[in-house]
Amino acid sequence: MRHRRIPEETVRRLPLYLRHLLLLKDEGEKRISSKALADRLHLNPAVIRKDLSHFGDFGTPGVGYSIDTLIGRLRAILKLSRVQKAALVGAGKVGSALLNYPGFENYGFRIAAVFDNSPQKVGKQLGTVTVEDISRVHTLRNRNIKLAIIAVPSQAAEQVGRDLVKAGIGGILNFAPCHLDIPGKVKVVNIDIAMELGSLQYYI
Amino acid sequence: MRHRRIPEETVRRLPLYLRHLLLLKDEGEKRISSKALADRLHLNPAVIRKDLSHFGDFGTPGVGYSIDTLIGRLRAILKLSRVQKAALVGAGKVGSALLNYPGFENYGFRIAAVFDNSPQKVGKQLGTVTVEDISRVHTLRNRNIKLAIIAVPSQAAEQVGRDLVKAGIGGILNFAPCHLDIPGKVKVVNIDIAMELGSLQYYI
DNA sequence: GATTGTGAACAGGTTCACAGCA
DNA sequence: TGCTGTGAACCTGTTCACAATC
Repeated sequence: MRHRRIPEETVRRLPLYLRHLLLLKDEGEKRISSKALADRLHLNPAVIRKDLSHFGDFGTPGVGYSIDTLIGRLRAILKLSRVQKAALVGAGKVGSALLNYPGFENYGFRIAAVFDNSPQKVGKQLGTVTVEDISRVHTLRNRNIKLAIIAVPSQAAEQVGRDLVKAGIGGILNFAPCHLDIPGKVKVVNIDIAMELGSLQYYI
Repeated sequence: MRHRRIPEETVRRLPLYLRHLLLLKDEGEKRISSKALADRLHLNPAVIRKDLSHFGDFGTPGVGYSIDTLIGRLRAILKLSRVQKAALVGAGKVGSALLNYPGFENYGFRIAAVFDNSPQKVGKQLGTVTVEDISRVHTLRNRNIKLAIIAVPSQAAEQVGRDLVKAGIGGILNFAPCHLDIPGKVKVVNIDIAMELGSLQYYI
């Protein structure tokens, strides 16, 4: 199964597995079967087995998976073995909230740079980082930052996206409610909260 | 096409269409074809035609769709014709950020109630609403609030979910990184930011 | 006996392609 | 002619079911 292209949905689930395995490890567990893990995550056991088998034969028939081994493998696959730096563009309401969001640390991320275009914000200290002018986005290339979070208004998002690509960014988490027409093979994940709430209404 | 079950993905796209049509209306446009709209949203035109045709024949062959008519229809379908009230559970970092998030207003939402379990927060004024103790979630039933946003830690989320269902909530937007085992036909949408960033790493 | 890894069947959503209408 | 609405073909990911393995 190793040689085939990995389905996107599989990759999306890997952090979910990792998070839960760390929980199990804390509880003192050593092994888990796909069935037991699936029950906890409310998934089909075959999904988990298939997902993992894309990256190698990690399990033991009749026994299950070693939690320690699996954590190590997933960390390696997701490149989370050590802290990764990320850049935040936009220090407004959404951006500030993200700066304080504890979820990033749990996944080994650290927001190591913040950019904004407002003179009132540039130079300000936000936690451990200083807000830089947005024109300095290009410096990311030499700072070994490959991941960016866009938290600017829609009108600005497209341009910011292009600047980030020019700066050699490899992945973008986009909170602006618009499509980014990104050239090349940069991975973009969109999170559009208002859109989700909008569709939620329909079901009520 | 009217009588069939509506695909989830179709419902998710409706707010996207609405947002863009409002933009077009602002620009003074009167009509748009599925092709033109698809180009702007980076979708396939057939997706748009099929999505809309689930709710009626809104278009005119050879001409396209009337923007005003379509906006009206989408607003009605998504029940956005007037401001809807939503409850926020959890007034921590994520919760406070959401309170300030402008996206909600644009979709006709207003956070009309905030709950927290911390005595330090209960009674505090946040914007226009006062934080209430989480034990008062059951009052939502009599306050005509059908939509809730969960922004509490994972350990608490499951219980909050159950309480919301008991209070007659119809839809939940869940920011806690865990599955909610919700009984009945309550619609749950999960947003797990850390998980998205985790998977993003993989592609870099 | 228990559980993995995986081909085969299935499900849901997307794209194609075109008949039919303005 | 231009564009909609929609069946048919296609694609992607899920579930089933079972041989292989511990």
